[in-house]
Amino acid sequence: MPRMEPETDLVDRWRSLLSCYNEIACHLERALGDAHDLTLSEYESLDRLTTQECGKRRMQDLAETMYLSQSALSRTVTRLVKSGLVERTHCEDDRRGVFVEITAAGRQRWAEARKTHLAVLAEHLTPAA
Amino acid sequence: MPRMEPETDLVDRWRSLLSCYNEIACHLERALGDAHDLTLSEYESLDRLTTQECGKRRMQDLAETMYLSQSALSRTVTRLVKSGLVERTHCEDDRRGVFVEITAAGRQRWAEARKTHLAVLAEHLTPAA
DNA sequence: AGACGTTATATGCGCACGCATCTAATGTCC
DNA sequence: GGACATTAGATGCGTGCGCATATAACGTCT
Repeated sequence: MPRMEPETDLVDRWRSLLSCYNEIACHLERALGDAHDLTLSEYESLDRLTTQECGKRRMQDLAETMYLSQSALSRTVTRLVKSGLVERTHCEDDRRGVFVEITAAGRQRWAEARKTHLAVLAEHLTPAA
Repeated sequence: MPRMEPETDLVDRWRSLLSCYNEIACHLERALGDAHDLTLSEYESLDRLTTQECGKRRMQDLAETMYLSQSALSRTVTRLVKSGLVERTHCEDDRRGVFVEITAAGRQRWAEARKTHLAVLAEHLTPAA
């Protein structure tokens, strides 16, 4: 019979995850918003786009590496487009598809925000947690 | 000079925390909602109230052990009151204060939901994460 | 080609959240 | 006791989210 983890351990680990996540997410959200006018989701989206060589991905691919629902991602991209940080371009092979491409302004905004992002993580993401 | 954690490690750990949290929270939210008509925050609130002997706490004390903002907690309690799972009673010593007390129905609902909660954790909160 | 299922993305809707502010009760200092 | 700061909690407001559904472009089968 497999070794079952005691229930309390499970719950304790969950609680720790819960509070740890919320504390950091909350700080990130505020810091990114105040200093760079970016949502956490927006920052994370930009981040995904910069780590690609081409800086261009289909919504679908983007969604796979993200934690957001499909609809939330779609709206996040819409916001980024409105801010001029990203562009939507149609996919020629499959005209249902949409490419998302980061703009020069997007790269710049991301580069600035990255500092804030790292600073918050360094302060609140303790090695122990 | 103190050993600095490389930036990429920090970010990697954050990403892992982010996706891990979101996956579990999402499943919990759905499972608790579908099976017991409870929000994750509502469940967590009930949970805090049952672990107390008296099952009765001031909003303030409750807030300290939770990840929610003060306003979100206030509204969560309002919802729980509407569902009859909790009661608000005035504090006599300090009439600004409010006690929150779990009802019998609240204890029962929590007991049922706890099974779902544990099941989801057992399935998605891997020991490794 | 036409009908029908499927896939990629967008959108309507309701909801929980955080921030700022309001209200009411306390405390403090004179 | 009266003026003023402080504290506990509730509420107005705007926002991002997930779910369900709509839309449009595929693919397939005949």
